[in-house]
Amino acid sequence: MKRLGVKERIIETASDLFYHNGYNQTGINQIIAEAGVAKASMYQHFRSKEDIAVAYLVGRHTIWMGKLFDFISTERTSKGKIIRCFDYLIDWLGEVDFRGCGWQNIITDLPIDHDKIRIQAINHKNEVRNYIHDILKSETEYTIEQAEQLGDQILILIEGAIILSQIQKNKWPILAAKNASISLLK
Amino acid sequence: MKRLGVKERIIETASDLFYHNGYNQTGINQIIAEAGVAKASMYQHFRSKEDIAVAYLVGRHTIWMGKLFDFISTERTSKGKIIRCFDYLIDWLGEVDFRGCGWQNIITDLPIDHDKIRIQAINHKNEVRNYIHDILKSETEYTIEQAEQLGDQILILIEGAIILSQIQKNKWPILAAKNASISLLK
Amino acid sequence: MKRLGVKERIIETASDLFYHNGYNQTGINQIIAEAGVAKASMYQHFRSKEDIAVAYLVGRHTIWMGKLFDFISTERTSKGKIIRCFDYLIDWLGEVDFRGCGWQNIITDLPIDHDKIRIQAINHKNEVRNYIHDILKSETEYTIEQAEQLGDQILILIEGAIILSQIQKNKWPILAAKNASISLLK
Amino acid sequence: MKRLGVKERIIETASDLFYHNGYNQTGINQIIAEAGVAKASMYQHFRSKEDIAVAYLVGRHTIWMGKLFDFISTERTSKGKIIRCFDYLIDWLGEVDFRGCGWQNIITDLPIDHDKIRIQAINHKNEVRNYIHDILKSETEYTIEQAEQLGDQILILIEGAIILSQIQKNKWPILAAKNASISLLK
DNA sequence: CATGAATGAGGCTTCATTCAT
DNA sequence: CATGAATGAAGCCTCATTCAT
Repeated sequence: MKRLGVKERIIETASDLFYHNGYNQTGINQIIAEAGVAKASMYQHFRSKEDIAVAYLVGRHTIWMGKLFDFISTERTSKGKIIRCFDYLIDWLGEVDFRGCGWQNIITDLPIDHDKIRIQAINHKNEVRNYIHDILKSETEYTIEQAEQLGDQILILIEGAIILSQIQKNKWPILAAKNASISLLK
Repeated sequence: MKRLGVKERIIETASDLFYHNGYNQTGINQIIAEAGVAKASMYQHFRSKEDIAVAYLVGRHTIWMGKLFDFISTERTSKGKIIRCFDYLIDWLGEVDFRGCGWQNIITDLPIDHDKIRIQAINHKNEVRNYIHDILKSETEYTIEQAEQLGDQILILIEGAIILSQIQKNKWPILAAKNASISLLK
Repeated sequence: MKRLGVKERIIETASDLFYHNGYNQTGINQIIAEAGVAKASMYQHFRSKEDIAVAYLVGRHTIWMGKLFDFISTERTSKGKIIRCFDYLIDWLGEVDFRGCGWQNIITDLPIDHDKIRIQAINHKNEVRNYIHDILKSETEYTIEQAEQLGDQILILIEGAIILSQIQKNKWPILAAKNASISLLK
Repeated sequence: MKRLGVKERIIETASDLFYHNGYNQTGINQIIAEAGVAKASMYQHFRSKEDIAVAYLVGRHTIWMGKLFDFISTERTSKGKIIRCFDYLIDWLGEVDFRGCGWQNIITDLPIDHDKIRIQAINHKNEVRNYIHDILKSETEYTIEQAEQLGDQILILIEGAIILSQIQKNKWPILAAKNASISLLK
């Protein structure tokens, strides 16, 4: 890990800690200790802990979207892609012991003034939403309006499956959400 | 508020703060200050901050379930009751400025050893799940298995609607979830 | 020193350090170390470092005014009392190695928002001013207006003598001020 | 400002910040940021923050003395020049919102080992003292000794007027000092 | 001669909890 | 059953300075 630059080491370490232990449970001291960086070096690259979280979320967004894209690209049809999203959830969340969604997790118990983080969550969810809309819009069977309405419903199933599987530490919510999406797609 | 006993004052104050500001954002000092209680008096009634949170969640569960029950009791049919659940979400979440679910919010960024709180979340969601299952089981149209599968899907829509409306600070996810549930109920 | 209560120990220690080393040069850690107090104990009694400084200045005011009063009480006449003020300065400042005035010293290099401290300085100087005015007003030779004008001139000589003796680490400015006041009093 | 050399830009920026915000309140980072200079470039020209302060004080001395000389040169007589010094104070201190004397301000709350700065203050005050002495010595009415004694008294009135007007944020101390000097000059 | 990254030490403040009364 | 004082650990952040390039 020492091969990476300081900034990269901070982001990697913080990302790991923020996601798996939580934003409030992760202290600056722990980040710099595990990253092997001096405190002031860290503040050379990031103005505040919040800014590190923003970098974490930005990086996570790219990776997460990329993995989803790759995962569902095995399917040809729109409906197939949508349904495969839930297989992605099973795959991903199983690996992380159902730790849930990084954006959901960070915005639920946040200091009042941490708006930059909140904006990241809004943006991320909007991009996922648009991504799902786009998949369904390419299906000629649906009008644009139908595609958007259906897409919103799928998005909610995804969100619900993530949070409920996190609470229950079990994949059944994801399977139920998959079944629901199959029904909704007819 | 001075009419209430010490324990009740603590729970009321903490419940308000935990829900609206977050568990990590709420300090012991703030609770005792707003409750008008001495610190050691508080520790007489509660072994730890976590225990206060448990009392908060236990109380919230009773109130929340009661309100839901009252709200949907205007409907006669099972399907009507289920769909009216989403009207309840609109009503409730609109009032609290889309502050989300107390149990979702508290388990996402919690010290590793706070298992009593985690158990509360699991229990609450299980009771909501059973409640929905029971409503659908009373519908002769469905087999027990169908009722349970459908109920799980409804639960996930509820969870997804809550968390997404919290992120977006908007009721559209609840409306979308309502539409999805209408489709799923045929 | 252990016989004193925590709050008194903090004030005593901080007063010594603030006066002799300066407000900015004195850290919270040094105060609690020398006072033998835990950091959080200190913050039980004082909301902030600034508040400790306020307590320091309030206490210092009482002591300083008292010493001045005692010192000049050997004189009967108004003029005698005024002139003896400068003997007080020589006595006091000689003892503290010409460390200057606690209020002058603290307001010259203060964080922008430390207004409580600034107010202490203003109040202290006003009380000294009124004290000198009162002494001269009891002199029948002067009208009230004359007493006030003359008092202001004396006050300025005091202030100038303090700061200049601090810079020069020498008592000559105090002696010069004393001579000036003799001339002004006719 | 980009026309100036690096060293000049640093001194100009630091001078402004040191005087108006205070030495301790001004950080190295703020100086280089506002001067548009790299950190190590700054340390190329100045060994330490203290050295920058020395350069600031040296430059300020020349400017300050020059302005005073110009201001009082409208007067022909020694006494007239001395009294006009206080008009200078009113003019200057009114413009800087009664921010006081750069040398007084910097020596009151200084790290123990910052002797180079202390020496600057001593030197500056000595030069002002000599300047005033010289003005009064050119007055044939006084013996050399009288001129020096009177000059010291004037200097103290100046110092007291500066610091007291800084605390009170008002020009009345300067006016009182002017009146005192008029009396002392007979 | 100029640069941005890196640093150790320390800044002030708050945490949940326990203790003596 | 109630209280305020006391605590160790940790919180996030900034300081003036040095180093490798």
